[in-house]
Amino acid sequence: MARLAGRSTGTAPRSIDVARLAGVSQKTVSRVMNGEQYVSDHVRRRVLDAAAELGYRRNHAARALASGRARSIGVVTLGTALYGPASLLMGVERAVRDAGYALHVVNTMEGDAAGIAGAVDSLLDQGVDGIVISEPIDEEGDADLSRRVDVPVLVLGAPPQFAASRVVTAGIVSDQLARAATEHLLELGHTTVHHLAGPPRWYAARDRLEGWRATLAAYGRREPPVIPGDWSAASGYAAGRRLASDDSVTAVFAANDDMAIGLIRALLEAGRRVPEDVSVVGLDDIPVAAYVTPPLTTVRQPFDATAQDGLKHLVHAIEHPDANPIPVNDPPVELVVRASTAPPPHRTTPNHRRTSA
Amino acid sequence: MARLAGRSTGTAPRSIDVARLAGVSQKTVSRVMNGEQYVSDHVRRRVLDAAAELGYRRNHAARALASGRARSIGVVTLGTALYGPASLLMGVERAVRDAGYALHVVNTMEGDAAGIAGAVDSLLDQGVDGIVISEPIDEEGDADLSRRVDVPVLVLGAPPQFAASRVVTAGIVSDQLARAATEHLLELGHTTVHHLAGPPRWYAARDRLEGWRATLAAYGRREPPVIPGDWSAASGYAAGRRLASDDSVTAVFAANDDMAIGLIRALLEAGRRVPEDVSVVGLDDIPVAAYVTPPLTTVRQPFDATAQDGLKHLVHAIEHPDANPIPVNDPPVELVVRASTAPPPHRTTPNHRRTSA
DNA sequence: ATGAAAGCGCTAACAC
DNA sequence: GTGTTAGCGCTTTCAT
Repeated sequence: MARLAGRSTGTAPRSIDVARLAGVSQKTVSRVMNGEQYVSDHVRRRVLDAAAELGYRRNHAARALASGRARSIGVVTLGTALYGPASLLMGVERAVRDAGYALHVVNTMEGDAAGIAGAVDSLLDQGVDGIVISEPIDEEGDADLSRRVDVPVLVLGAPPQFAASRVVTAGIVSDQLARAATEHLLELGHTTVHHLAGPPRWYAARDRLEGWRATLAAYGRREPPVIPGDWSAASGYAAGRRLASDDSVTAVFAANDDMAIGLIRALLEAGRRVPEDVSVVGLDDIPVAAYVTPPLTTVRQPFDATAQDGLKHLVHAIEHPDANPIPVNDPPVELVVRASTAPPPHRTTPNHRRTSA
Repeated sequence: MARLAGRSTGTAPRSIDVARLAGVSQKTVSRVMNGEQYVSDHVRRRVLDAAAELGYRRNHAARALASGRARSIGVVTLGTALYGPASLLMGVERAVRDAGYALHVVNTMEGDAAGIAGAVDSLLDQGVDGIVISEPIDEEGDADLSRRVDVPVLVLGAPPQFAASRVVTAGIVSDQLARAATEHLLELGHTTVHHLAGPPRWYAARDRLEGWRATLAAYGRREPPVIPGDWSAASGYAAGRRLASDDSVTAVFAANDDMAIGLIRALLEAGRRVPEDVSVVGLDDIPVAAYVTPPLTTVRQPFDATAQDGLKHLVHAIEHPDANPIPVNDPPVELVVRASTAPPPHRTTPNHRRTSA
């Protein structure tokens, strides 16, 4: 409504005002503002000076309308401050800006009726040129996503089968993450590894579960029952209380650090030592992971690299609608070994520190 | 570029296409899409059906251009996944959407040359109707912010003196947060409270420092030297190592939970018990706070309420440019008492558990 | 309660 | 290199 005055009136300067002041045509101003060639340095300077003097700022809406491109990308995130999603969002923002686009953000709350489809819809209403879906969860309506979306979509954190028509890429490394964690525990000498999983509706949780399962299979180990969790430390704690009485549990891979911390707390309260009796590895490397007791062994995810790489592909798909998608390469995963993991207790005479459950 | 076909062509349906199909004028379609009155239910239905059949979706750019309002709000955040800023962002997103606006996000990295001013500028280029600055830090160029910004600005986390011309509100409660923490410790019987502060460039850090200082003064207690930190658990740990040898330290208020956890870790490693020897209170109530050892006493900030309330004011300022700002009321602060705080050790015979530093 | 005409401020062709 | 002419798809008046 109220805009900065070109001079003293209540209305914003337009390119034609700049043109008049610089003594050129409006189109020339447009050329200069867009950094096009075929403008003499001399004219360019005059235009820039005039623009600065007037406090000119080009009108985004008019640009978008005339060009048919909004130069913006929308991202759908979960409405949580969870470390993983939040970190990914920050990475996406940076990558989007580096690519010269603006970023629109829409949250989906878990249990939101509209869900991801609704979020995508509102982004489409805003006229974004591309969409990033970060850490998606299962929703009704996923299937018809591809039918309704006419812009490229980047899905971060979903397995390839989510991909549809213009859904171009999915750059995530969750199965590697789980493998790194599980292998670490196995190499330490544990006969098997329990898994404290995330909510099954999350692709990230399922990926981790599958990675754990595959690793166990590759080592020829028996697969213990999956322990359900919901990412929260509270769910890790609840799991820990149940597990504490089971002496056969010597190693647990928790699908994120919060659950790992809750788990450890319950174990400790029950008199089980970590890592002497039970080893625990988390996933994320949240800021406090190195400072809890005991410092947490965990797997770090390259959020920035994932976001950047994925966005490169999305922008490519936006700007070259007919080109084939370029392959995505998984960024490296990093195992951070700290003090919550160790070899299993008395390997030769298992199971008699206390009467087994 | 490529848009969903109205039918089978490569171009999106426009309101006039809907109008033709419904047998009404284009203006009537506009009325229906905007939920205006003075449209008979009968016509409304026909238009809605036609729009649905065509897959019509109104063009945001054209709307913004014609109306002069983009119906979007921009938010400037720090490029971190820190719990506080991330939570605030989520709250802002929800509030923005509830108000019927779209959300543009721009990060400022700490040490970013352009800084907040640059971020605000890019938001202005995008034509936002209002701006939210979340958890600002000191920057060069703050002063001229008001001179350059022609839309209302909501500053979350800054003291009133940041306010300038169209900077309408600042809804934050940091000094209350600090008071709640400090008072709790004092009421427990500690003669004074040390403060592990955040980086002084952050308004939030300074607010907490001032709140702590004021509370100490109100109780007539001596103010120990401020312990510098940078929000990170690592800085808390470093502080803890230095403090561990000083028996006069019996209570510490850390400006956030991460630092509190690092601090506790260092204290524990040095053989100081928490809370028996030293009480620690954090701030934020991060998800793992209840599950670290010992469970952390902390102060919870009402991010959602703060964001909602602030946004209400911002939207008001956007939609009623000439109205006076309505006063902001601070949302309630919540002290969460857990196991990291207790009365000081042997109150009657102070300072001889170990030789003082 | 509905319609016609006139832009919003820019980019896109195409001239010169 | 630079200018001219048309729109982009809506919202606004203002009629009716």
